[in-house]
Amino acid sequence: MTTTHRSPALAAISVEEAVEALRERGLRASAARRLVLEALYGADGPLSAERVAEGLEGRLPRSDLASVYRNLETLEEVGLVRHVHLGHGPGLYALAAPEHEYLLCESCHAVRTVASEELDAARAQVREQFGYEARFTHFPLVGLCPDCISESHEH
Amino acid sequence: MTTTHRSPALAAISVEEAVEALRERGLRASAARRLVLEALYGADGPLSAERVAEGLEGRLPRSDLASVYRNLETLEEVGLVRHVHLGHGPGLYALAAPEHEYLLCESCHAVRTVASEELDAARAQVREQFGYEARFTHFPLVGLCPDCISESHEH
DNA sequence: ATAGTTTTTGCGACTCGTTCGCAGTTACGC
DNA sequence: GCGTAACTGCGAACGAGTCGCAAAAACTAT
Repeated sequence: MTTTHRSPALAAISVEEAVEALRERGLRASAARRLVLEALYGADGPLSAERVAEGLEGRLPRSDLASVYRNLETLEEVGLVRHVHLGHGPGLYALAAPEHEYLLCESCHAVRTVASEELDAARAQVREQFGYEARFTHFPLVGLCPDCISESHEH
Repeated sequence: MTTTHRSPALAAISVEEAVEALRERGLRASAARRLVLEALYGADGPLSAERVAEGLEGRLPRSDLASVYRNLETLEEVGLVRHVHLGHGPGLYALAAPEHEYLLCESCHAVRTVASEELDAARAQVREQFGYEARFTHFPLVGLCPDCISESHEH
């Protein structure tokens, strides 16, 4: 088991650390709960509740969809999980750490995942102008990606 | 009938101009369609399909919800209407002209409506850094509004 | 190990926002 | 006015998510 010494909010943590965080809150480490965690640990991007319930196409045992939703909610309350709404379609869930922000292309629906610092310049601009502290973790920054811009230019 | 010499995409147009645009496409100006247009013309902000169907709380005749959705879709295809997803909750519809962009507070759900130019500096920053052309018309720029920032600071 | 307590599960039924199918109606072109 | 699209209004269905509830599993104290 790999141990990180950075804060759970910033760095990836292990499944066992996650279970520990649950126990501290009086929550139980049920099989279904662990499955949700394992799915999120094993995924290389945000997952829908449905894909988790289906066990990532057979790579894990399947589980009940309503329970998956409940567990995702619980894990989110504990701060282990986050969800993002990438345009239409179901909400997508990922480990809260490390924290990512998202850019979504309105035209081709491509998603670019970036570290928070990369957006700090844009954030500063918005903050200065509007007083808003922009966050693209729960809803992405939406626009046209480079590919779709050039496509629309060549017409 | 008032004629504008600016593009419909930029300036507000009248109901009769809207009907004209429909006719040019072989579409009909049915009573239900006109009602949708009138609701949007009379509103001071984006409306849900449901409020349109209910005739803005009695100010207009009520109409069938499915038809309202179909008409909003048609009007959007013609370019007269736009919809925006302000966080959770139903989609909200407004006249496409004049074009607005939106800032949404993730905490108190307040919505700030701004003219596109106001966002050009932020857009330029994002464009330079990521090549994305950010647009906050269909999905808002999400973050914490000034009020919620100070509230979270005083703790 | 075991009983007791409390959380969690799995199921189905339900909500909300939205779309679809389809028979009947209405708008426009002649 | 008459024919032929387009459009309406209805109800049923949809996808995403939530809720109620009895049965099962996880931790606790013994």
